[in-house]
Parts: sequence; structure tokens; C-alpha cells
Amino acid sequence: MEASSPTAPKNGFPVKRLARQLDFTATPAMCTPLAANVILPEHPQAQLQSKLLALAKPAPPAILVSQPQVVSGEKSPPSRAMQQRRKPKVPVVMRLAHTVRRPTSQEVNKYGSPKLPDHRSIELRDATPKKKKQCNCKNSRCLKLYCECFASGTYCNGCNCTKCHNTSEHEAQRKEAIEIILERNPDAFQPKIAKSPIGTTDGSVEAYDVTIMGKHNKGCNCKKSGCLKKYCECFQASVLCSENCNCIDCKNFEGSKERDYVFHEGPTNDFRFVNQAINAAICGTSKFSYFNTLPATKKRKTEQLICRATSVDAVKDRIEQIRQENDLAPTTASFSPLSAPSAQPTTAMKFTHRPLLAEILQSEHLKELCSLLVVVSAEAAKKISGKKHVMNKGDIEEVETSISSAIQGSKDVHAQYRNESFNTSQVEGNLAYGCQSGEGDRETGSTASPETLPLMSNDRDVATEGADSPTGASNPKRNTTIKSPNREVLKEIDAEQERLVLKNFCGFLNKLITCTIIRETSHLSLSRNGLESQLEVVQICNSNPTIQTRKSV
DNA sequence: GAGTTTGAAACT
DNA sequence: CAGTTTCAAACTC
Repeated sequence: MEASSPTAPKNGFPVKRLARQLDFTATPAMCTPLAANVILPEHPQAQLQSKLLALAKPAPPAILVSQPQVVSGEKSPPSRAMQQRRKPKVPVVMRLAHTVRRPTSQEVNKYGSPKLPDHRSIELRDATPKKKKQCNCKNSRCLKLYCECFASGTYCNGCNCTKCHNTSEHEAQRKEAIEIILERNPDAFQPKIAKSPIGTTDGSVEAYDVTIMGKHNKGCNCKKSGCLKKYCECFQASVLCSENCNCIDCKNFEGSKERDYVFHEGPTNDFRFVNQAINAAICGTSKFSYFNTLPATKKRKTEQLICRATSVDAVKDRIEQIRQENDLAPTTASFSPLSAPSAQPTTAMKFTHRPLLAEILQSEHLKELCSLLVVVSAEAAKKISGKKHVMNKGDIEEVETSISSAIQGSKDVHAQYRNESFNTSQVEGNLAYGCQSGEGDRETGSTASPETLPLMSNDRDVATEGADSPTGASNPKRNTTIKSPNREVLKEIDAEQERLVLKNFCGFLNKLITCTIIRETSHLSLSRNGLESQLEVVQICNSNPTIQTRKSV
């Protein structure tokens, strides 16, 4: 534009009063100098704005006309020339001021890190950046709009750029570059985002709930990001895509599930999960469009993302199913793949996190199981002995003694568990032994882990132990020939015990599998209490031989 | 931290 | 003005 001004010797633009374009957050707060970088005193934001407004062209729409919701594929974007000249948009359907819940600092910053690790974290999305970005330009000499410092009207200061000319030492070159850019596009240094925070916040970085009326003046042209990544200038500026945009498969519109998913389902401490969710959101609905045009290699990648999205849905469905099956209150099991229970922020669950068996099966549970099996075994013995009426007193005492020894052994095992970290392999070893036992190879007891010895000893005590064991404690040497005159009875008892023990153990394993599935699908959204409640149910079932027998049969 | 992806800016 | 190239940030691994 050829607007004339005493202070605009060329291009109608005042020398040294330029700059600032890529700053999407042109809010009044931005008029104050930024901390880290030197803002050209000639180009404070307010001054720039007023100058630019005075200069030439009609300014960007100060009053933001409500825009229609932008739905992918439905918009017919104006030409770029129209965009640049900011012709009045067709006032279309009213798009009311949309509330953009800005993610908390824990939600949005790079990789979802709960902290704000660097300047990028504050960046343009925040209304009041407290730290200036530091560019990393290499080839542009920081004299093109690629450079964010240059574009925002600041000298590079403390940046990581090379061959930087965006300094006071190179003011002449800098000025020339600005003029060239303005010649090409007089709006080049105007704020890209026209917005006016309404009903906002204290301006702090932590306060993100800002009602934003605004849009990207030029609009974005995103093709692959779904406008849900910071590649997208609209998304980066926390505004919705508008009719100005030429984006493809846009998901940055009011009411977009994907957008809600990204913004509202947070918080999460797992940046990978955030990005996965975003990718899932992006790819989940774009597979029918742009996906088909992808090269094979990209297709594969995208396919994976789509699968992730599908998995997310499947998991959500499964969680809902489980919730219904278990009649779990949503409050305790509210599942949101992006949300972690606020009470347990540090244990934010991830889909990628597979629950360990040790997380499910606690030592108490094993203790309960051992006790249960011992009791079952004893009951079986008594039951058989009662039927036969042939077991003499010594035999009964023998059984009882072995039971008590088994219980004691079980206690020892759990004491051991309490004293050392629970080792999943131990449990799995025990379970493996259980399978072996079920197959009948009981003479290979030496392969059993020590934790299973109480149970093994129980069986063997009954079957093999005679009165030569005064204590009844587990003793490998007791595996001798049967001396009891009621050998057949003891064999029956042994068989019955084994049957019941295995039956209960099998039931336990089934419950464990169920719990694992539940835990795996909803592990982090289920509260620990909820999960324990389920385990308690399992235990209750297991501890009731009657129920257990009936169920297993 | 290196490599890749992305989309704006710049160029033809 | 459309297509291509360059660029640096964003992102992934």
C-alpha cells in the first residue's frame, strides 16, 4: 500500500516501526515488552497497530463477525487474494464467540510435559507469553518471516540462530528486508489473528479459559495435520479455523469431536498419549479422503494411526461394557483416555501401559488364595473321611497337622512377600506350577517355586506323611511310602483335595484373567479402590467353596 | 539429538 | 496465480 505518512519514507511504512506478524496473540497485553528479547522500541505492538491502522488499508476486522462453523469439506474458501484484502466475509450463519478452553500448561505444552520446559511452551498460544521465543534460523539470516523474532518485531537476542542479521548492527539490512516484505505484502507484519478476549482471565499463563472471538486473518492451508497440531497457525493461536482457511480435513472447528478430544479430554501427563490421541483424532476421520492418496509408506504409518484410533474406540466400548457389567459408578470408573484421575495424577494411565500382573495380584491376594486352597483341601479331607468312617484318629490328626503346617508355610510366604518387592515372575511361576499340577506331573515338585511348597506339602502330607512327623511341618523327606493302614482312604482324600484345590485354583486364575482384562482396559481410570473391590469380589467367590464348586462345575 | 514432517513464506 | 522450493518449527523416534 502506498499510504503516505511523514514517518513512512517508503512503502508508507515507517522505518523501524515494523514488524510483528507471526505473533498470533496480539492482545493488549502483548503491547508490553517481552522479557527475554529486546523488542524494538520503535515497534511496540500498540504502536505498530495504530501505525498500521493509520497507514493504508482498512484494518483487519476489529469487530469480529461471527463465522459459520467450518466443517471439513463444506467450506468454499475465498481466494487468497480475497483473503489478503480481507474483503468482508459473507456474514453467513452466526458463529458465536466460541469458548476455547485453553489447555492448561500441563496439557498443551510440548509433548504434554507438565512443566513449561522452554520458551516454546509458552509460545504463541498463550495470551501473555512471559518468555520470548528463541529462533534457530540458519539460512534466512533472520531477515525473513520465517524467523519468528523478525516477524514479531524483535531483535534476536539469545537465540540459536546463525548468520543473524536481525540485530542493531545490521539495521540497514534489516530495514531493507522489511521494506521488501512489505512491498510484497503490506499486511505482512500485521497480526494474523484478530481476536478479542472476552470475559477472560487474569492473563496469567495458567488461566487458559479464554473466550476467544477471532480467526486467522489469512487462514491456514493445512492438509495433513487436521488443524489439530501446532503446524496449524489457527490451532497454534487457539482460534478455530474459519472460512478464511483452505485446510483439508479440518478438525479445528466448534463442535469437533476430535478437537474436544484433544482439548477437553485432557489432562494427561503423557505426551505420547496426547499425540497419539491427536493422531487418532486426525486419522480417524481422514482415512477415507486423503488417506487413499498417500504413498504406500505413508499409508502404512497412517494405517497404524487409524488402528490406534480404532483401538481407542474399542477400548472405550469395552470399558463401558465392563462398567455396565460391573455396575460401576461412572464417578469411580469414568474413563477418558486422555484423562487421568485427578486424585492420581502421577499414575496417569496410558494405553501403552500394560498392567503388570504384580499390579493386580497383590501378596494379600496370594495369601488369600493359599489359605483358601488349604481350607478347601482340609474340607475335602474331612468330607471324605466322614463318608468312609474309616479314618482313624491318627489320620485325622495327621491331616489337620499338615493343614496347619501348610497355613504356617503360607504365612511365611507372605511374610517373604512383604519383605521384598513382589516379583511377578514368582507369581507366574506359581501359576505355571498350577498348570503343571493340573497335568498330573506332581512328582516333579522340585520344579515348584518355594511359594507353592505349602500347598504341595499339604497334599503330600495327607498322602504320604505318617506319624513319623511329629511337627507336621513340611519336610521333603516325608515323601516316603504310605504307611497308613487306610491307604485307599488317604488316596481318595488326596484325589479329592487335589480336585478341589485345582478347581479353586482354576477359578482363581479365571478371576485373575478377568481382573487383568479389566485392569488392562481401564486400568488407570479405574480407581485403585474400584479395582480392589473387584478383586475382593473375586476373593469372596474364591473363599466360598460352595459357590466356587458350584460355579466351577 | 537426529531425522522427519509439516505448512508458511518465498520464489519462479 | 499456480506450482515449486526453501525454511524453521513441530513432531517422531
